[in-house]
Amino acid sequence: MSREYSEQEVIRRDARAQLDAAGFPPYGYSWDVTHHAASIIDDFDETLHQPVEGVAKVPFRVSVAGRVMSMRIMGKAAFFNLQDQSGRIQVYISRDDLPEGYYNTIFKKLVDIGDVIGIEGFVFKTRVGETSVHAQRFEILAKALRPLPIEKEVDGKVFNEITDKEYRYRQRYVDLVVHPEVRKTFQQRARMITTMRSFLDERGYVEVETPVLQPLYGGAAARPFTTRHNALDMKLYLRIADELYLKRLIVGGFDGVYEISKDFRNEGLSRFHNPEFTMMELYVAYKDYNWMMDLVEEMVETIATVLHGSTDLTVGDNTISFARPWKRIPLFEAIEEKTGHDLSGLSRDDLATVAKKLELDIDDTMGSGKLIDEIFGEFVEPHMIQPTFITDYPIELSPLAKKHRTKEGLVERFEAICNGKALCNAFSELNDPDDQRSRFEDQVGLGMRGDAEAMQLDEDYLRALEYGMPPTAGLGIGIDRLAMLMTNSRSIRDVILFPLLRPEVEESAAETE
RNA sequence: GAUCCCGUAGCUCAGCUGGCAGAGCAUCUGACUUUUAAUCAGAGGGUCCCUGGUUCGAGCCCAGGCGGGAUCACCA
Repeated sequence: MSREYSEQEVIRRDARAQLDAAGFPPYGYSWDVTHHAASIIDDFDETLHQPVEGVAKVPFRVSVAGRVMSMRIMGKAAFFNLQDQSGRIQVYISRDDLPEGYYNTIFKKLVDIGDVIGIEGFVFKTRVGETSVHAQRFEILAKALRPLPIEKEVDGKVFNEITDKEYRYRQRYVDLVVHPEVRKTFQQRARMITTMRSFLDERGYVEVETPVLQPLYGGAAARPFTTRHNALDMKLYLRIADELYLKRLIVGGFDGVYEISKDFRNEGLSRFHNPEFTMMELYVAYKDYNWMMDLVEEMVETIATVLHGSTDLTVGDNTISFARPWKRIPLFEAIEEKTGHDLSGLSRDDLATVAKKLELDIDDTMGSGKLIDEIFGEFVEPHMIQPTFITDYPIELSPLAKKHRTKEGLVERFEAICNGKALCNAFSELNDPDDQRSRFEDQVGLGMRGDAEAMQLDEDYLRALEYGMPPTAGLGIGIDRLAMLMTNSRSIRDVILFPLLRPEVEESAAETE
């Protein structure tokens, strides 16, 4: 289906045709890049490289490639800015340094802002002192047929900046070209994951891959996506967590395994939720949740230091210190601190009374675990800015966690809360298969009563536990949430390159509806 | 899902009480060999999100719809 081109697109398509006609390829095959913008600026030494009357003591010859970001044509010479992955460098190009016709008929007429070009020349400093490349040869590597919304910055004021969030998320390629800080966010995200991976590898934990397509889903309270395998004529779920497969590997004799992968939960979208998100899960044999708290602290502190050279980060309006040790406080104590109510040992009805007193919206279907969770989520979690371990959760909320060794009705579980949001979830793993079976049965009961997020009973997982799983500490950490903290991003969509959006409506399709 | 806000040129936005559709950047033509928001002179560019209504007349008022954003609520 053909589309009507805008005026600027018509002009650019015509320019491409003229390049073809002139035997000047609009799409090159390769370009030998010797330097990047940032390194040229760093390495330029005026005493050696600056030409005097056209001759430098040591010529600084470079070959660069990138996108044309601005253009200042002044008759027989021109300046433009070239952007590559490292930054921007100014290029000077003049008629007399190029073969006959290249400047006037090719460069001046047929090269546009947005084109990807290769430049070969030598480095010099202009009268006003800007390090620049004096071009002696150029090729067009990719002609841009659409105009780029490139912004201009003057005295800190920005013109033409793309502010339409939808545009930025849908056409992330454009967002990345025009917003260098977006590229930086994703470079930092990559570095964060690399740091985490080496942190875990150094300790001897093995990175593994477990199924995304699962006949049964489990390991978290969430609604799954469903799909179908044709040849086996079999209903499959996209995983909501890696947990149950990873613990099977602990049974199998791995002492430490981890996986960094996408999980999928069929839930609403928000500033903190994307239906597919990245999770790191780690399981270490012979350890418990106290040990795991030490590891989380050390890992996150390491990441902050590697990324920012400091354990203290600015996140929104707050300065957050990831320096060890983090505060550790049992769930009930944290609630009592904020609300004045000690919930320990309260019956379901007493909890409901407290919740009503605190003016929470509750209903009769909520069990005691859910009520405690509501009170915590409303009065405690949003106010915890500095990283804090909340420990010892009610057993109803944690069907895969081991009973607390001393506290009745609780499990050995913790969450790290930071900037008002849970960052990770961890526990001493339940390894008694009979206890696990009865917890699964409770979940199935919840599911029959209409809880769409209840877990399924996984017989094969129970079979694995029956062979004996060593005591194990388990951890799940939301990579996107951590990336938001580490890059000071307000929305999860700012740390996911291509967040899920409603399908784009075609202009023509919209008309026929 | 609920509430609030938004939709005008390629981009950012203005458009009064309802009275000829505007600016900057970008684009095009011309001048200009160290500019940097280059400068100077000129030009073109619009389904004002869609549908309907009120009106002599709608970008503006009304109704419905579509799309987006922000806030709120649950799992990370």
